[in-house]
Amino acid sequence: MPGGFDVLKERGFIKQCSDEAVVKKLLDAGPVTFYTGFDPTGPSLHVGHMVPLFAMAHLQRAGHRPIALVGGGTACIGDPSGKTEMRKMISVEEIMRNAEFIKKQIARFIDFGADKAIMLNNYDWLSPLNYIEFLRDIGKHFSVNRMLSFETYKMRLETGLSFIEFNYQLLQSYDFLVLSRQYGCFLQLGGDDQWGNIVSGMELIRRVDGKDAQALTFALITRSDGKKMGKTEKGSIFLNPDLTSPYDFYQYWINIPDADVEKFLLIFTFLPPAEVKKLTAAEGAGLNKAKEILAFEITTTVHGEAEAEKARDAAKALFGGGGGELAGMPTVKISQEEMKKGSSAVELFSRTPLCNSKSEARRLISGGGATINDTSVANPETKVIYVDQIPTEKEDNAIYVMGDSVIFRAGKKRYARMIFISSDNSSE
RNA sequence: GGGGAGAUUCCCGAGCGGUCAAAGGGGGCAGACUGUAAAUCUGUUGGCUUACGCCUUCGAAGGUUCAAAUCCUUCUCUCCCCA
Repeated sequence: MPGGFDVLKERGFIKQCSDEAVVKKLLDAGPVTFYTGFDPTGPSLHVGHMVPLFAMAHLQRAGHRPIALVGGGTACIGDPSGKTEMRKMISVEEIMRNAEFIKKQIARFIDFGADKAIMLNNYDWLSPLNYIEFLRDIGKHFSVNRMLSFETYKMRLETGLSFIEFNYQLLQSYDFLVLSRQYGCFLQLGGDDQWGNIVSGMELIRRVDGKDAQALTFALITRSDGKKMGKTEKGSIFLNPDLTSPYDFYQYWINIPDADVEKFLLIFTFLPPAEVKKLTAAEGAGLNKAKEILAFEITTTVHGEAEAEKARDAAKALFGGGGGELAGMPTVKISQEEMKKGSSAVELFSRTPLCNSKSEARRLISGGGATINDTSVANPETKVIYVDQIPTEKEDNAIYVMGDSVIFRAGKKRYARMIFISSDNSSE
């Protein structure tokens, strides 16, 4: 017996629904084909995209069939919903390349085996469209008056909305129509900013085919501290490990505000709600355990268990007082020869990913935030010298290092490892 | 097509021809406090340099001037009002 509506509701996914009773009944009655769209406007999905992905996974587990629609066609237009400015146009080639990356990421959440799910690209049916025909068949069903009344356009009416973006809603509605006809898909899921677009699709289906379709949107996930979800100083947290390392990904979740742990466990993991309750019963520092589970679970889903373990071990090694592996930390290589001569701490820090320039390195050191192997470096004049053994007479302002590698630290949380390569096998 | 406003550093936003690497806010980074939390307070926030200092940056290109983010010309783009 399928279902799934209650799961989504209980876990806090649902924001708006065209008709809760109808959708629940639909999902309870039997396998339902539903769809969610993803815009390939970037080379990777980010944290925000995981909300619909988890929702789709829950529904799939409940026995339904998800369609993951990659918007290769619509991405050429640009969705104005909820945005204040027009996004810059990107080339079709880039969109197609992005689409391929995104497909792989979606596949980590949804099982595409044996007709259990479908992956489509709307470029396939949007690109051959004939303008005149499209206007006659589809465009005539849209009222500009009504479209302008949509909340999604309000913001843009203030700052300007180009005609091309204004058309986005028509294309997305058309997608829904196509999917309803070809795949019997009458339920569309999406972020709450998609509400207007989804509802328009429902209406189009009703007008053209006289059939009922349903809409379900997810609450926009926010952080209690007001920071943008999935954003850090470095930019978005991506699912692509080349853009956001599994270690940084893991750390993002570890550092989440206390108040969000329960919410995130419900949305971004598959742990049963009862267990989530148990985990988050603790207060204060006790919540760190729950955060660790949250981070580990999500990292496992996105990057696989092996990567998650590496990230966790690295974190434990750094913050938990030893016992873990150092893998997963950014690494810089440098020859022992060079190090034996002695190098300035400023120079070395600027070579790691921790600092972008020497000025920045100098600031960091002067500010007291720099550490080499747990030795604080507060003087920008400090030299670092590689030795085979610690000399008895030490130079002033010098730090001696030995062995294979050394850990550089900026502040409390940012680490980099410098590996010393001996000159005779420095072939790399 | 006519008229008006504007383009400044990561973002917003100030900026009498020199004292402007450019106010203020946001954000970021770092320090203190902590639990790898939040809040708060403090410092810092173009690059190179030990430093005097040098270099690049105020939409683009020219010009005036000893001196331009500031003045002039042309260009590009954006927004607003009217048709």
